[in-house]
Amino acid sequence: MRDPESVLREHQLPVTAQRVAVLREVGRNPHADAETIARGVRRQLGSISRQSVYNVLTVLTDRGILRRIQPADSAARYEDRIGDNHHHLVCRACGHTEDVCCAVGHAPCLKAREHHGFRIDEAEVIYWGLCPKCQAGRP
Amino acid sequence: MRDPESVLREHQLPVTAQRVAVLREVGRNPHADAETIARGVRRQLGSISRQSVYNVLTVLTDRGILRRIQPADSAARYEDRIGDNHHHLVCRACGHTEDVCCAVGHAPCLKAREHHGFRIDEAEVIYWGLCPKCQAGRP
DNA sequence: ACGGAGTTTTTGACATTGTCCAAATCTCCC
DNA sequence: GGGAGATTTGGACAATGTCAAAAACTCCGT
Repeated sequence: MRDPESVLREHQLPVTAQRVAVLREVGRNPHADAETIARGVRRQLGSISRQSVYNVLTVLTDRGILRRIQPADSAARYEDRIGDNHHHLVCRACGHTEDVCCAVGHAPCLKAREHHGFRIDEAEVIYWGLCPKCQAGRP
Repeated sequence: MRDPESVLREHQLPVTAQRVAVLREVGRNPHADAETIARGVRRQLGSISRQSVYNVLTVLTDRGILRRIQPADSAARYEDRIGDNHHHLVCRACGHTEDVCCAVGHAPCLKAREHHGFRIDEAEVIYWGLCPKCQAGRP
C-alpha cells in the first residue's frame, strides 16, 4: 500500500491519525482482524477506541481502499491488496490465511451458470484446508 | 433429506427428539441459521435449548450429514444438500441465499494453482450480488 | 419390561464481535 | 484563527456462540 496519507487525500477523506495508523497496520499485517489492528494502532498512537477501528475499517472498505474477508469461524479480516481478484487459502485449524492467485484468469474469474435473477458483482473463493504447521500437529 | 430417524441410525447416532426435529427443520428450510432452526424446532417440540441446537448442528455437521456455510455479515447457515459440491449466491442487502450448480464440473471443481503447502479439502465459492427483490428497492 | 452405563440436553454464566447513540474533539477551508 | 461539518470517544446494548456441571434420556443386555 502506498503512503496512507496520500491515499486518504486522493479519496477526499479527512486525514486523521487514526485512519493513517489503521491503514499502516493493515499494510503491515495483511488478513488481520479488527482486534489485531486495534492493538497495532495502539502501539502507534497510544490508544484508539474500538468504535473508531470499526468506523475507519468500514469507511475504507466502502471506498474500496480495503477489502473485507470473512471466513467462517473467525472475525472479519482486512487487506489492502484489492482489484487483482485474488482468493484465499484458509487453515481450518488455526485460521491462518494466505493469498492465492485467481484460479482461472481475469476478474470476474468465475461466472455462475444460473443466476436466479441476482445481479452478481463478485465471486469469492475460499480454499479450506490445513496449513503446513497444523498438518505437522502443532497449531 | 430422507427420514431423519433413519439418517441418524445409519450414522450410529442416538435418536433424540431434538436431533430429529433439527434435521427436519433444515430439510424444510435450507440455508436457515441456528436461531431460525431453533424457532422451527420449538414449533415442533414446544421447546429446545439454544445449546442443544448448537450441539446437534455441530454433531451433524461433523458427521457430514449437514453442511455449514457462513457468509460474511450473517450467522452460520445450514443445509442438508451435501456431496454435490454446489455453491451459493448471496444477496448483499438481505442475505437471501440460493444454491447454484458448480461452475466448472465435478467436485472439487476448483484447484488452487499455488497451495503454499496447505492440504486443501474444499473450495468454497460465494457469488455476491443483489437478489431480484433488493434490486427493485425493497428488501 | 427394567436397570444402568454412557450420551445428550438443559441451564446459566461468560466471551467475542460488532452496532447505536450522544457528547466531545478534530479537520479542513475561508 | 473561526466555524461548519465530519470524526472519535465512551458506554450501553445486541447477536452469536462456547463452557461447565447437573439432570434427563437412549440404548443395550437381561
